[in-house]
Amino acid sequence: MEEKEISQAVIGRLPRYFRYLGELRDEGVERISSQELSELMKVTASQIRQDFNNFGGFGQQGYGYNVDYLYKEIGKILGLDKKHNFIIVGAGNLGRALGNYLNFERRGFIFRGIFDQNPELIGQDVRGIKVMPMEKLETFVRENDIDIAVLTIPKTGAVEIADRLVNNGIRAIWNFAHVDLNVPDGIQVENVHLSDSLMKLSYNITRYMKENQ
Amino acid sequence: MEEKEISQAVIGRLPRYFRYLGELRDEGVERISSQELSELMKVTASQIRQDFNNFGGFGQQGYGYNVDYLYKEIGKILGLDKKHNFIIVGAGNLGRALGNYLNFERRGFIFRGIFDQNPELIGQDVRGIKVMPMEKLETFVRENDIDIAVLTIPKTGAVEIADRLVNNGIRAIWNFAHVDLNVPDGIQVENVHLSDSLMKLSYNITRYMKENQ
DNA sequence: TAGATTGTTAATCGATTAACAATC
DNA sequence: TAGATTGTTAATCGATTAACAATC
Repeated sequence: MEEKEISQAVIGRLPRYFRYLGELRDEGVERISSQELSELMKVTASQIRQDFNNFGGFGQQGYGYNVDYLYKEIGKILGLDKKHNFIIVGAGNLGRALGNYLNFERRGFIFRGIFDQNPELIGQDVRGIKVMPMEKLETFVRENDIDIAVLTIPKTGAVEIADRLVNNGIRAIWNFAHVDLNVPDGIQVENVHLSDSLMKLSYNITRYMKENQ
Repeated sequence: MEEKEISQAVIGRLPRYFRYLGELRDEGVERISSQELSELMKVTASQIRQDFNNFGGFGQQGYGYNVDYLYKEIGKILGLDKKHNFIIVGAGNLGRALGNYLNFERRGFIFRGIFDQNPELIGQDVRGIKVMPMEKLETFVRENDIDIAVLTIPKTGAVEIADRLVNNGIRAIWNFAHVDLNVPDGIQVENVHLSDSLMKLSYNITRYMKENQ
């Protein structure tokens, strides 16, 4: 029952709309036009209307959009009205930092477990949850209705761990390992390649210096 | 002296090419054709050739591309042949995790300082560097030839800190704060909005479930 | 009703892919 | 020289922007 496919370009903009609308709502703003929102967000009003209309009409001619309603609708589209249990694989600095990050909870992402192979880390506490050994991974994923695995391990182990997770019913992988994962259709992967991001920054610094030397 | 502008779509792919070429090089592969690389990376050969030709011809008809040469050239394009001093503003979990991440050093990004306003964190050690108080920020940036500031503070303080950094000669901000910064032309900003990324994942899980219920 | 602003179609722009002549 | 594969032009595709009729 394929709905008309929404492009990832559009999806990628939804969280930003969601954030702006949330802030407007907190400020008590009731309604906003695509024109006003476009000035605030520095995108075209046309794009805003096109984006929203991918999901049906949220606005009203002559009025604009109701901020609170639109905020909630986008939240639903993003699936933020549902709870998602997640685990972290890799209890190094980054893994522990993500485990301690409380804002995910607010959006329905619930931290359920954290794993590492390093005996020194096992048993350590991350926000009330003890680091578990890798051997427990499969059982834990199956028995605790885990949707999302956050991979914060070195790239050498990542491909094998991803397979083990997929085989035990994970739905999605948030991949911080610096390697491309190859997963079956229907398993969602979102890559956060921090060093790639830093290299882009480096390119733009370099380019700017060249153009203005 | 404006060179013909390269689109950010192309720039965004360069780090991935760089990674694959580095791995090929480490495996001792000497030459590769756009066709072979396209199969490996799952992009079209046409795109690969177009991308590289934005920067001039790195290949040779009938031969392909020399892996080591291409790797180094892309490294240069990305500015990885130069050193960039960076500081971290915000010594929370994420800030400390990034400070401890050694791989940045390999690419020429040198960790020089870390700052926080929390008195309990000041003086703590992050990879040999003591957390400094915010008051020292301006002087430190000016006196230590700092190119890049990594912002790992809550969004409330981020805009003000960005201004202070810009006023003291920073070139680029790697922004992990969940807010859009408004900086003058010529200051590079690369956003890493982790919760946006997680929301995209959430959307894709939800969509897949709907399509296959 | 008149004014405002959406929803949506049409036009434009840019990015990707295909094709092939140039050349190693 | 013949074969391979690039560099580059042309064709296609998709995303963004503009325009305007529909409608609140």
